Amino acid sequence: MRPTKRDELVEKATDAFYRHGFQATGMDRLVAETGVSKTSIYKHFRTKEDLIVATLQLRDAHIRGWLFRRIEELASDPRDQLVAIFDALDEWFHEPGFQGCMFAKASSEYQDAKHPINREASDHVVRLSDHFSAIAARAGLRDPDAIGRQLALLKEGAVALATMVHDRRPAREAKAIAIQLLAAAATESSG
Amino acid sequence: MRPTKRDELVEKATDAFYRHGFQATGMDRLVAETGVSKTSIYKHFRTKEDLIVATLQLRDAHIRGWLFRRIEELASDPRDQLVAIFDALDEWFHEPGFQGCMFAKASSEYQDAKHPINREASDHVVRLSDHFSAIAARAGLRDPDAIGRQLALLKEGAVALATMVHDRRPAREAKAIAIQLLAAAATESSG
DNA sequence: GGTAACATGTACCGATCGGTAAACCTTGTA
DNA sequence: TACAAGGTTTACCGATCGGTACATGTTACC
Repeated sequence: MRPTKRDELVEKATDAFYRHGFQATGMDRLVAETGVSKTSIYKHFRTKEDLIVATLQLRDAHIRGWLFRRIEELASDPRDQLVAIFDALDEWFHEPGFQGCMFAKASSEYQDAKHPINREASDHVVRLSDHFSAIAARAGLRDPDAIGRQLALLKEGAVALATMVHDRRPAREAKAIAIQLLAAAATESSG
Repeated sequence: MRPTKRDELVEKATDAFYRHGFQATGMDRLVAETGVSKTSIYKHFRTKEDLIVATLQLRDAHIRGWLFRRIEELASDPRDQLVAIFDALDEWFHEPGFQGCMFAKASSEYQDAKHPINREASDHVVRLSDHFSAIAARAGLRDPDAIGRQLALLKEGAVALATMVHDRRPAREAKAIAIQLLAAAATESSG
């Protein structure tokens, strides 16, 4: 009934993969870092790739849960919540272990569009984008679908730049762009 | 005097790394795809990582050369050239072998900021951003440094999204955002 | 106390990893 | 014709890769 070992494994594996990368983390290292024996790991997951998929699903739930909760804490008005995405992003960038977007890395390491790991990354971005679109619709903005995708683009760009250049500024710069974007979308909808 | 084997090796290796990834491309595969014997490869490069750095330097020169030439072909006015970045991006996305930004992938696979491969990725983005800033300054826009970084953010976001979701739309969406951004920067500078 | 479920450590598998040794072949040039 | 430069093939190195076999605890429940 209670989760224990398997969930503990996936949690710690998520950490290890995020810190060191997927291919760079061998099964022996995974055993060392999770404290779970290789035999047990392969009792829960048929292959390393299956385990990676599980870690991405966990990460997806965690990140989306955190982000969506956080922007609701930071603002009550839907339009302000869309701006708050980038305040939350800034907070994330300043967390000690920040190393970029795990899904972008997963997509980089497993490039084949048909690969389950690549799909997981794709799904994550779509879910983010859709959620932004839903908030944009609630805010009464024009073309909320496009707004959602553009905000996802800004988010992904900020993360990519911050990761590559090892600099936190992109969060604030993306926020500035987002404010202009939302202002324009509001003008069009009311004009 | 003439380039021959070594340059041919780096060119073909760039292709192989771009298509399959860095860690996923072993030296044996590299021998098969470049047609250069392993002995020769190691006569030119001490390690695989040295070879990767060389491929990134070649790719950096190629991509920047192509992009900067293309936006000058597409527009003469500096401000229009900044918009044309995203038309060029759209063209790139539609090329048959498009697989995303090689530097983002490199940064993903070699996360350590001190690693030469990671530095190469970082340098590439900075060079792009600086060039955009220079054009923005020529266009008489306010705070050209920030504009350059924001355009780089849009570019990186568009590429990341297009790669992850396997969809070319982000180029046009980034272009729409860029137009708004430049309009605002022009207004501020003339107002 | 028996037993089934689940965990463990150890030892191992063939394949592949990045990298090297050595002997041979093909050039251009003095 | 000699020779050095730069290329090649073949074979190999120890280490690590993802994954398995097997025998040994530990725990909960009837």
